Amino acid sequence: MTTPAHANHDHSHSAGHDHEKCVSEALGTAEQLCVVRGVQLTPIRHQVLELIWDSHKAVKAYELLDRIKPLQNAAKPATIYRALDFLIEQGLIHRVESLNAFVGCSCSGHQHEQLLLICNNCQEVEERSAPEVMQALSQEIKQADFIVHSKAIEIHGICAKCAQTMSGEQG
Amino acid sequence: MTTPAHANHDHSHSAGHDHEKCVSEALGTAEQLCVVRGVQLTPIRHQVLELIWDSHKAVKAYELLDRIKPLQNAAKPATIYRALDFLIEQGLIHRVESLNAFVGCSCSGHQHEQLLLICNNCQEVEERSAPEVMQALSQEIKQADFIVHSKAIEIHGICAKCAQTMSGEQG
DNA sequence: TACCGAATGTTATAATATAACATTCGATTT
DNA sequence: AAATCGAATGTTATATTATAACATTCGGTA
Repeated sequence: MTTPAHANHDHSHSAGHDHEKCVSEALGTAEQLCVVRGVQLTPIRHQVLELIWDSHKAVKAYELLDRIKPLQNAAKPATIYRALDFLIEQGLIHRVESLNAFVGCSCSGHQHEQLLLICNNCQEVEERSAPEVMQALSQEIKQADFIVHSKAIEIHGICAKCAQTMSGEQG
Repeated sequence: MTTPAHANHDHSHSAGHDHEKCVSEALGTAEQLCVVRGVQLTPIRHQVLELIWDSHKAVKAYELLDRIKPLQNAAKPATIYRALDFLIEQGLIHRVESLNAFVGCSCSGHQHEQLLLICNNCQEVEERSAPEVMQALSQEIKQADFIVHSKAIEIHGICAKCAQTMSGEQG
């Protein structure tokens, strides 16, 4: 086994949350799905996915590029964007449109369209399936006689954890 | 009165829709709101708003730059981005996150956060207030204990008009 | 007149993303 | 084995989107 890609990651998420498990589940699911679908989760694609899963924060493409260079010396923008395209096509990551950034998807294989709660303080992104919202949305779209290709539902603000930390620290 | 900024615009929207009225209402509302709020809808800002309202399509910043140059010879990227920043702050336009583009807001002054239906065929953007969706969304966000700063709800697909046109033409 | 703040002018560059063509490599065919 | 093919990657160049930083203008007012 090689040095894991997350060897020197940011551990801010470690409290109250087994991130090793998040990562191993996400990677395991990704590997299985790719086999089932007959598509290749190549080393580069796997490394990019692993780097994205280093945290629950949205990550920028060029940040991934910097971080993959020690592993893939030849890496160029196209290296990253191609891997990202693949991972998005396979529903393994979300593109966060409002940040031009990317985050792992924990619902791969199930329905992929989720509500994203994006913390402006810690940059972590929480996925929620939000069935009531999706139901109301389907109704609305049907009323508009609109044929859906894709949905992006992105809420920016302050997550519960940060709200607590901030109020605890400053007031 | 000077030559209107939309003098040579794309008339594809003209069928069944009085666009002159859209524009005059939007600009009138913008002017009033800016007076009430004590902010300046300067000539540049007004021109950018007018250019955006040239159609219901999402427009790119550099496209606006090209289109404003005949009117503002000195225009540079900052000219446009500053005007866009102002118009967004004032709720007079929407930034379409998933396109890095901008579209006029017809709900200025009322609640500004709307569902955007973005046609991948004609690029027109329809705003819908979608109260049931917003209600469900508020519930969901409350359950997540998340403090909202802003929302982006963007649906891509094919609008009713295009769906009809396409089926009529090819099938 | 001197000063201030808001808006704009101006130059430069950062950050994000794609196009286009070359190469590699494993699988399949010949 | 040689020829071929397609998927993935390498490589170079460039397009697109956005901001930083400092200068200037200009109306209001101390």
